[in-house]
Amino acid sequence: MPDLSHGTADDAAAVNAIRSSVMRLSRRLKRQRVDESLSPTEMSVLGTLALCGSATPGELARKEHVQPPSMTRIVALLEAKGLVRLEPHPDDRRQKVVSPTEQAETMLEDARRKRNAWLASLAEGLDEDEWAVLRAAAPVLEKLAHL
Amino acid sequence: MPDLSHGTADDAAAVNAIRSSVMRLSRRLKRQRVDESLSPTEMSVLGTLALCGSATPGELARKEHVQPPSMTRIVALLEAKGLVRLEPHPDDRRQKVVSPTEQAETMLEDARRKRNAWLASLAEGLDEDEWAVLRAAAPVLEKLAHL
DNA sequence: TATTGTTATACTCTATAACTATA
DNA sequence: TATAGTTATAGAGTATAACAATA
Repeated sequence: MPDLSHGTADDAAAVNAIRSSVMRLSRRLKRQRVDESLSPTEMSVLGTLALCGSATPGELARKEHVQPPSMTRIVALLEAKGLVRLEPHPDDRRQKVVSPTEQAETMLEDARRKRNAWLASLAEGLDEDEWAVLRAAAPVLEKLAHL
Repeated sequence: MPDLSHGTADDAAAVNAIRSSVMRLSRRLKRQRVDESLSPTEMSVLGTLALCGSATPGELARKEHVQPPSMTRIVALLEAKGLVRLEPHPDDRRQKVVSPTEQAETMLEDARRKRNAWLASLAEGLDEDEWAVLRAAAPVLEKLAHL
């Protein structure tokens, strides 16, 4: 009886809800910045670099689903803030290598604390079961965003 | 042993993943428009109107987490596209009532079909269990976006 | 000739501040 | 005096197109 294939009415409703929720949340996230001087994409790039260690601008652009010129600007802003270091690529002189600075580590740690505060304020509106669902969905959303 | 209160390391990691996924997905959603001439917020407003039947610009602004002047512009664009009708408020001559047209209904139906196609293409990268998690999370995300 | 990254430019979306009309 | 909506303006973030350097 339960139709588990994709493309059911349930799936369509879920996609609809996810799309509109993502847009609304993204608008609020843009304003509720953990660091007033850092845009969400800049934060996301730092998060990516914290995981990868380092990457080229082109790799970052692909990972963040942003066009190369946009990443050029983002990397330049991060460098100006002392959060990122640019070095020449060892094998290819066209490319560059972007790495996070220690200041970025510190900042990310601080950002995590502030996010927890934001989380706590939102948590008042969700019960335990709902949070359990969200915790389980977080990695899937992450995978979806990377597909 | 399991700490079920908010503010645990698990919660922080989940919030982190949700935040960055939401931002990445929102960027992609902005481009992968179901209707080329409609922004994500315009789509969201039409979805809201389809549920509520009608609303004032102020109500819509609050629901979409957008400032009143932004909603003025959005409503004007939707009206220009014939997707929304504006009428005077019966009790208060300062307010207006925004309602969706039949054309909006048709458009939303068409949009749903296109979203299903996008869903199907993404579905190839997720397994059944992951989709089940997302389906369960969709209403919670929706609630979160409205808090 | 193809690819990486940059520069120059324009566009979309949203916000803030100031204003009008009504309550 | 307070509220709903609008107008005018500015800003943030991203894209596209054209270009430079290197492969």
